Amino acid sequence: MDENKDISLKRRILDASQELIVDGGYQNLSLRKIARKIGVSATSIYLHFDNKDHLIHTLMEKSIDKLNRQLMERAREIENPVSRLEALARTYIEFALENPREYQIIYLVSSDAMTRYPKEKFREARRGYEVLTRTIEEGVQSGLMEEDNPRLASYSFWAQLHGVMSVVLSRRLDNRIDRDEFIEQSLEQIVDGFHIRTAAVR
Amino acid sequence: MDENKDISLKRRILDASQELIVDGGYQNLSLRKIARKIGVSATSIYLHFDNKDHLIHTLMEKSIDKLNRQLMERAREIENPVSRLEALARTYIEFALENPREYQIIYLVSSDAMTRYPKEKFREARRGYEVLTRTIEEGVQSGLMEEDNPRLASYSFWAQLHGVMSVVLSRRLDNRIDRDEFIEQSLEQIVDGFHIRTAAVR
DNA sequence: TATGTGGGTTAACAGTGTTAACCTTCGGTA
DNA sequence: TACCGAAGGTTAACACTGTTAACCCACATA
Repeated sequence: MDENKDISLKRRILDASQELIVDGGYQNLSLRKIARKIGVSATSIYLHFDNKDHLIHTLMEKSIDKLNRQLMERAREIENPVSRLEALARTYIEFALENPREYQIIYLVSSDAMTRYPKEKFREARRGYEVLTRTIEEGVQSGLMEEDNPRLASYSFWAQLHGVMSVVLSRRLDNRIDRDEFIEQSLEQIVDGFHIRTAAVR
Repeated sequence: MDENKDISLKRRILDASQELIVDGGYQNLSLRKIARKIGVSATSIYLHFDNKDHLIHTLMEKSIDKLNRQLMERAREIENPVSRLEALARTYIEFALENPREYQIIYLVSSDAMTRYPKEKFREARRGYEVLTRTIEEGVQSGLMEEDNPRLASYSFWAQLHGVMSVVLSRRLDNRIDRDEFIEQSLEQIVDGFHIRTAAVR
């Protein structure tokens, strides 16, 4: 009883928001639409979230968690740091392609909205970076890579990857260019930018 | 006479919008604010633009033009394709740092808004890419670079660069990382991803 | 003199985020 | 048993948004 109603409104709000975004995009999200979808008044959302920003941030967090989980899972499967690096990149790419709207939430939300994103929450978000950083560190230790600032390198790696996927998802690509080829070539280029010692790994 | 008034409302609308965006961001732009700023009714904007999207697109175009002009100018100054490639990247970076809000307009506008951006307008926007593509083509011809699809390579190059700058501008960077160092390292990495033959150019 | 047209206006509509005030149902204590 | 307070919700309202319809006025042309 308590259960059925306490699929706590909060959860229902989040689920409804997620759905609205998945098939309508960030633009299409309004408090009243969310409320209507779950049969409740718009103002009740304020019982669980300070404001719309707060709701969005929670949504971001959820999507980031999802991505991070996939990354961590994949990372665990692969021993060799070099191949793990590439596998992580591919996981990232797949996530973006399979959940474009969620990816958009994580990244393409306008930077003005981002400024308001509370700093402490970034810590959680960073766990994905840490998987990558650790991979690079291992790569350096085992003499397979050559980077003197793994953390910086991993941020740079993500950023480049993000640029590629953001161009793909926002359909800015020249139509004479094949999407998959573009992704593949970019990935190769990004990986090549890394200072990997043994050429014959893969 | 005709002149003074025909600092055509259209121009005045664009200028006002630009200003509002420069010191307030995309979020802060509303038709009524624009109208108020130039002492005219909100609806008169519709005499010169189909709708807000159209206005935004025109703004995008202007900023893209500005960036492209800077790129083309810089390109003309440098002979060696390899150093020209790097110079173009630096010009791009400088533009983003010096005009963050304009850069945002060009790139960070939500991809939903982008979908509505008319395809034909992309042609103009591509001129920047073409400068880069030509540079790479020359690099290949003169045997300094090794790329079998210069156009694809140039899109990839831009995308990676964009990722880096978008991370910087949206303040997603870990605060243990120095911004300039990040940019520098990323640039180096991106350039290294290119198949440049002579190591001792620079 | 009439006419229509370019450049502008006001009023209104439907939708937005957000706040204030109110209501209802329930558990715990006097 | 009576009362109180709080949790969880509601309705009404405010100020704002993009957009449309209807109107208005000055001017050039037939």
